[in-house]
Amino acid sequence: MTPTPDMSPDDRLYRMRHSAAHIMAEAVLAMFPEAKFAIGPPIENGFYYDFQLPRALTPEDLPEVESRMRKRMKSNVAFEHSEMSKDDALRHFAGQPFKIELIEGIGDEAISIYKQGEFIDLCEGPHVERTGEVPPFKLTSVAGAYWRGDEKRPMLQRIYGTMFETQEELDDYLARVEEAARRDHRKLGRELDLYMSSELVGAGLPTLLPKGATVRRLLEEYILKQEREAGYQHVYSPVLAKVELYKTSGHWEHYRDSMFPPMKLEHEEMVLRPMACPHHILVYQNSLHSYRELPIRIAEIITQYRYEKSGAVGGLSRVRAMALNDAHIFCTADQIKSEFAGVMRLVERAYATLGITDYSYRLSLRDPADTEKYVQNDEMWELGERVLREAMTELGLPFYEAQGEAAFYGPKLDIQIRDWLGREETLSTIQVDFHLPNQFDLEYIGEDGSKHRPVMIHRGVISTMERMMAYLIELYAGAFPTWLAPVQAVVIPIADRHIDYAHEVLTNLRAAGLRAEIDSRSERMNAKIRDAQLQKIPYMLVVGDREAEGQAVSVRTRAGEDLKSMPVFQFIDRVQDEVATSMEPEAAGPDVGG
RNA sequence: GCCCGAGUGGCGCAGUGGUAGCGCAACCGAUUUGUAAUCGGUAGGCCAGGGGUUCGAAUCCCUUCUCGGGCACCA
Repeated sequence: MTPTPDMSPDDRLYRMRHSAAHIMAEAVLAMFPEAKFAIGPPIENGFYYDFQLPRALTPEDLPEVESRMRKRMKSNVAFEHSEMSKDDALRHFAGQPFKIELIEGIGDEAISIYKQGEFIDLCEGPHVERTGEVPPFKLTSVAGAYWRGDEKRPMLQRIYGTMFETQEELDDYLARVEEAARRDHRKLGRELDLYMSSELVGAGLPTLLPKGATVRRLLEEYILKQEREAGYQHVYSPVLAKVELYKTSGHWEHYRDSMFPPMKLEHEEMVLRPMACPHHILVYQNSLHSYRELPIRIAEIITQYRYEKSGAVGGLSRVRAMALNDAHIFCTADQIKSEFAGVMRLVERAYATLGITDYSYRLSLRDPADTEKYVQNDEMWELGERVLREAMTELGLPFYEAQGEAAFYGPKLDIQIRDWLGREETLSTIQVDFHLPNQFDLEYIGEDGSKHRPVMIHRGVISTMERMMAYLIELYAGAFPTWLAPVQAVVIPIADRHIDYAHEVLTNLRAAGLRAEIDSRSERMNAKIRDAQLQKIPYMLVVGDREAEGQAVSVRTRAGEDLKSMPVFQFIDRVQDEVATSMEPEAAGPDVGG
């Protein structure tokens, strides 16, 4: 959660949420006189406050905090703003080490404080006039959070609350939270038999079941075709390599902690690859290249292994074994922008096909102060950032910048999506890299007959198959569009005497390439329809005496629509048309040229 | 990794010191049905794993693993 960038302190809602945080602090102080206070800002959808308390808070504590807050609001006391000198402030907040640290971080100017009733807090404000002006709210959770966001500093206890101007908005938000839970890919993954996990395999290592595997294969087939058309060449490289490979690339130095530890063999050490860039570099180096061959685009669905921290893994969106739709473009400096545009076209088209419409572009830059995380070469960084900025500007695409989000070897353009609760995640990424070509002494023979260094573009369009699947499951609430649905149609014989005909239909559907199943259980048709609905199968084909007679099927969609009876071949045509149409969508989103 | 919470048949849950239960799913049988749940029966659990306290532990304590919410991390 980040402080709301889209809300300024002038906003009434900002002031109300901020005021609620103060009232919460006052309530917590009443419950724990020894409480130490950190900070309590307004955030998207609500507010929080961080405390250090003599005991751990549990969810059972929230009702009491909440009722004390309501009491304070009822008393409707004023928020009074005043200032005190730094010395007075240090004296007043003695015993509040976090406040003291904050005060010491402020210059020598007067310290701004706010007072409601007897409770005084260090604060720049602004607040609402009186505690009674604070609208409907609800405390949602207790959590741990590091002081100043630094894992080396103490962990504090945080209480989150949500607040909106009206009860209706609050209810809407809470309904949205519930909807998010219904769409949760972990829940749907189980209900729709998409994937499983096992304690015996381990955390972050899901197994795709047949239906999930079908979705993944369809995504792979789709993107591989798009890449072939865009001039990519596909390779297969191994998941294991000697540690030396990653020492050469620099990954060992910068990302060893995120790699599974090496396997010691007799005379060497092998590691599971955390990414495939070095392998693709070796492919490039396998032969000598002329400038005439560039750009060379090496692509692969690579399985890679990252030792994600135990607290980070979950479902399909953050895993330790992942299949990345990866590619590395080796090109001349002059070709960077046109290659960048080509990748953007690929991304825009893929998103249109996948139905992803809510995304934004983030230019991810290094944090120049962090000399550990990023390779040191100012010139290289500036060049990379300039190229990306210019490329985006020339394409006319809006973007925002984020410091400290770059790859260790270069800046990147990330495509950010939001989940149902507005939490941001990176799907696609395009990275300009001047570093790895140096590490491996990459070269091509230029027009002048001498050696030149190519530039690398790293890019992922579908992202990892796992993360994309997690996102799509939630986007569609499990009801995949027909082209992606693991089962596109289920044939439902009404009585046992229709089973033979149902099999005949099934055979025809499968021969036409449709993914179809039959439900020949001794259940009533109603029950079979219900189960197909719950499995979110796009089409239900009811067959009884009437259909068997006329080589037909009665088509029901999962939307509940009755398409009436039609010949089997007509249904097949219909589905094939639908699939073809969704695979070639009208270009959506910004026009990126070409 | 850190803080908090949680792990009970495939799934959803009840059981808080005294013989492990319910619903759905599964399986078997009956039923043969026209657009969101037919009826009956059967089977299935070392209560996540290990250790401890106790006459006795699903229940209390320790520990490991896994899951959830946050934080930190995310090439």
